[in-house]
Amino acid sequence: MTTIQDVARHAGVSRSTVSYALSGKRTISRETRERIEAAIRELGFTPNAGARALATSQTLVIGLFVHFFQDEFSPAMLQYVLPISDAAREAGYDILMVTETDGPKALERISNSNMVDGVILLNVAHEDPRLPVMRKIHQPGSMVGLPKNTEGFDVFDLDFEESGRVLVDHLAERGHREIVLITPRKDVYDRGGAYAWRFQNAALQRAAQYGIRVHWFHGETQQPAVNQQIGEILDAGLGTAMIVHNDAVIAALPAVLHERGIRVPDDLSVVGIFSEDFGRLFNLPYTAVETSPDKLGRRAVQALVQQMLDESGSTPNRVELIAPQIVDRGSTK
Amino acid sequence: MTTIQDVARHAGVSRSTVSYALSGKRTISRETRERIEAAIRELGFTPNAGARALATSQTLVIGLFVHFFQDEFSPAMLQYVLPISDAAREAGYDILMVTETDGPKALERISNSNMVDGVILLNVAHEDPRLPVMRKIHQPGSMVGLPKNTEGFDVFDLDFEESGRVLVDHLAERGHREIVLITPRKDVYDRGGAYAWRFQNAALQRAAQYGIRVHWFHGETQQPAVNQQIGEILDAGLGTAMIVHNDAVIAALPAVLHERGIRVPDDLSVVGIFSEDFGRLFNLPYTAVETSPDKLGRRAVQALVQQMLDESGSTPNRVELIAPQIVDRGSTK
DNA sequence: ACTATCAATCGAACCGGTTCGACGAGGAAG
DNA sequence: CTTCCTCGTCGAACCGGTTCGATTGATAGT
Repeated sequence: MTTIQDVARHAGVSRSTVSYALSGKRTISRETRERIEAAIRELGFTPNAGARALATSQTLVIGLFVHFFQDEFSPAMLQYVLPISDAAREAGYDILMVTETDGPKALERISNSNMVDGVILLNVAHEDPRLPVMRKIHQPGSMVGLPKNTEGFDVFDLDFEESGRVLVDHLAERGHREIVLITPRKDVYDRGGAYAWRFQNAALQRAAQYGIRVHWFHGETQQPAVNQQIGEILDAGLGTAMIVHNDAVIAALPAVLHERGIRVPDDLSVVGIFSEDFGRLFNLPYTAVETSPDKLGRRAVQALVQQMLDESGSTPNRVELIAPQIVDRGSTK
Repeated sequence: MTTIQDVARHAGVSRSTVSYALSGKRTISRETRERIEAAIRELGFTPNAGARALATSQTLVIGLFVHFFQDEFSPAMLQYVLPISDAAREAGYDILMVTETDGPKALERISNSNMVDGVILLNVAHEDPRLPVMRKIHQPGSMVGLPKNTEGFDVFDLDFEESGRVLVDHLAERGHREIVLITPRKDVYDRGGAYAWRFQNAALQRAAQYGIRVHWFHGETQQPAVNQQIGEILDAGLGTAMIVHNDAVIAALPAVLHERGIRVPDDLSVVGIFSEDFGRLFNLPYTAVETSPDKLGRRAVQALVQQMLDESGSTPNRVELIAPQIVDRGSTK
């Protein structure tokens, strides 16, 4: 490994001069700078990250804490991770991805050992056990998913309440008076996935305002239970439209509908809530609220970077609930 | 931040004593050790990763280099990443996940700055541009995906040639004499995804031995092209069985078959090659070769860890092609 | 009683960067 | 011709760990 010392010797200057030439924090004569640059090129020097981190207390690494639940539909997660990774790199940061089951412990370990400059939490629950730890550590953080207490963090999420209302509005406008609502599994609620009941409550409330009758089910997440459940619900013939807030259910829906010869939107109107990528992956022909995981991920990174650069030490508290946008794929009438 | 110095002061010993108490590399009296442990607990000390890395030239971080191609079916990738992350943690390592488009440059940057102790490459192509860099850097590496020249690396992959043969055998045994073969897109071949033509060549050759007639197509990867292509192929009525080596096609297959009223296996036998998770995700009822991404990922980590612990400096060259296993889901007759 | 051995600890050097203060040379101002 | 800056550079200290002698006191061996 070539060190800054090697470069210095080769260019006939001191270590500090090389350092200043690199950082530009002091003026260096054109002549020496060129000599140093030549030496660097010739020797192939790259600063040692550990040494630099030690000296500057900066690692240029962001910790990304992801928690995969077995009862959750996994492919969705990657839609957040990739844009985050890309955005981070654009800002000059690398990503340390942590998937440990014991999130709080992992967070504490990584933070205390100073491996990262900042932290992004994905899939944050209403009372997320990682949040108390977040409050103790000294690195800034931002998150995707709206917790109960957002104090001190930058939080990004889809506005699930508005999403619920928008979808109900969409159906109400088209004259539907009796509908089916399929939400995430009970486990998600118990675990505190707030997006589940935020969406659901808002939808139910708005439906009540319209006087729309709602048949509400917790959707399954594993086959073959999913198909069976959908089949039963369809056979019961409850209402003229369906709102699906459940990845596994919506992904399985086309097959079940087809099997039963139910045409969309002629026999049944269907709306959902999923990302464009997700829709493309499963070839879903349903009008839906776009969940914009890429946008959320990127904004989380932006906010974090801003915090990391900010020296004022002011605790941030930006809560950004992005407005739902309906993508009309013609599955309602 | 509490440093080792703070701990030492608090326990009334020198820094080195604390260090030895922690590492156990020298004998420390029970009494002082307990005093030190108490101090650590009280002050909440965690060693600074940068400082430790500087002193020991060890980061306890593994670089995971993933390349996402837009023409590849993305959810598959996560199946590798998660097991790798888990296995790494079990061995005491964290994961720096790098998704940069310019893989070689990123690899060089991360390696030269000494941010990682070792490197895992995913989705390695036949002539992968990252390999020349891998040969220059001083960290050990292992990979998933079989390149042309494996010298100096530990390589893990499914035995795609045997997989191709096994599937053809499976159909031949059942008396099929004319079959359809759907492989990855042309781009995958051009890019050097060797698994594509390794599978295909072996399958074609084996089929020729049996005197089986094969109609071979490059499958599409984006909707709606996928469905249309499948439809056309089915309408042409070529053969009594189908071998699908294409994630997008196999995922879309149930819907298209159903639409056309083609029953499996009564009207058509279908076999594929995908992981159990993938099959569950898309609810695929097809007999298939299991691709075992979790096993491959874990073995890559194991091999890498072994290399990192090995001080002998011997260049490894383990090439492990895991034997394909057919999971019979009853889609052939 | 005298030396060899060993357990327990300390001080100093080192890893590879960054940064602060100092210093000499040259130019401008008085 | 001083005096004072500014520019360009250097040396030393520092970041927070690890590790290599060296030292001390106690124990064992003869």
